[in-house]
Amino acid sequence: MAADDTDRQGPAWTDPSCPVARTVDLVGDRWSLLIIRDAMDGARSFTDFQQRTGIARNILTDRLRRLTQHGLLAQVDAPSGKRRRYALTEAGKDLFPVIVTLRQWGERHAFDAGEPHSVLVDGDGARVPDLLPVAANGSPLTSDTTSVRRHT
Amino acid sequence: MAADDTDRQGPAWTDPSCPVARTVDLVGDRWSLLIIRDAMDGARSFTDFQQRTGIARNILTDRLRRLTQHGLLAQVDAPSGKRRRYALTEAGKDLFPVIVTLRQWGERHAFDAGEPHSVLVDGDGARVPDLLPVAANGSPLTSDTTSVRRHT
DNA sequence: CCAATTTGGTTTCGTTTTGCAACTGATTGG
DNA sequence: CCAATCAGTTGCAAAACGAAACCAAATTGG
Repeated sequence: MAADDTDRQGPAWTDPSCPVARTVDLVGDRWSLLIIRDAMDGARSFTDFQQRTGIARNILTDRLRRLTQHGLLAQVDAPSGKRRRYALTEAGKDLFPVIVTLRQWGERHAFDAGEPHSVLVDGDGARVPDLLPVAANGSPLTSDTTSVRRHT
Repeated sequence: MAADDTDRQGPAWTDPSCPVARTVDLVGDRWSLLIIRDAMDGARSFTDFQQRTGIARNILTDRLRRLTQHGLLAQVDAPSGKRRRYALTEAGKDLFPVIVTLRQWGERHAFDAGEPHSVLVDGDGARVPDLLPVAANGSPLTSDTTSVRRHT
């Protein structure tokens, strides 16, 4: 589907100079981040992803291909003509802080008090502390105490 | 449009127990996070958002309404019958770490070396350091050294 | 105060994307 | 070798999206 005419690598960027926009261009849809989340949680095969997310199979095909093309996932080879498996690339793994902040926001704002949800824990089983932007000098930052500088 | 029949508050959650999925249900589309980004950068009026993002006007209407319904934005209205402005709620402002991690990933992986992009700086004009998940004891964490625990 | 302009949408309509279900051809397990 | 499973495709209908025209209330200029 539309993967025929030497696909001109997408419609360029939504906002070429903004890193947020570029990232959203790559993973800002209903499924990509959930696929990444599941890959981080051990999903490797087509059906792993399909069953965990519940995504339609043709859309999953498209997303896996897209994420692979953009270097977030890779097909890990099988010696002979075996079945393919997907694995996160370094760039894909590097989305970990994004997944963590999405998760932590959800825990704080998308659940009623007492409503059960899964939790991210470290190797010792302790809950991962909330991620908070800090200044060069270590003080906490918010959107009010930061600004975007153009062009650099 | 479709805002008529006492809108049954959406199709429930994609994956009810996963905080990542809930957050993605709310802001996981092409525009919502860019609207949030612009609000953090000072956008307040309909045309502010329209011009900064380039989003179609009808879609912008829908997204502003949706984000408002879900408590990420609020209309602060002026005393008399003045024009409405939008402002981030506390929950909306609390997406700051998400925007920051998206930005930092983009800076690391979505630009060629030497390609110019905007930068987030603190009050002193210093670049905000990369956000990294750490364990309770302070050691850095990756997706390989964490796990999701169900049900809590 | 009044006319012109701007703002904040809404409506219409054509295009794209998404989702479901059925189907196909390799792969595997027994 | 046979049946089940896996990794997709294909066809089609429904939903979401986008561009442009339209409109009423608010604002501005004179």
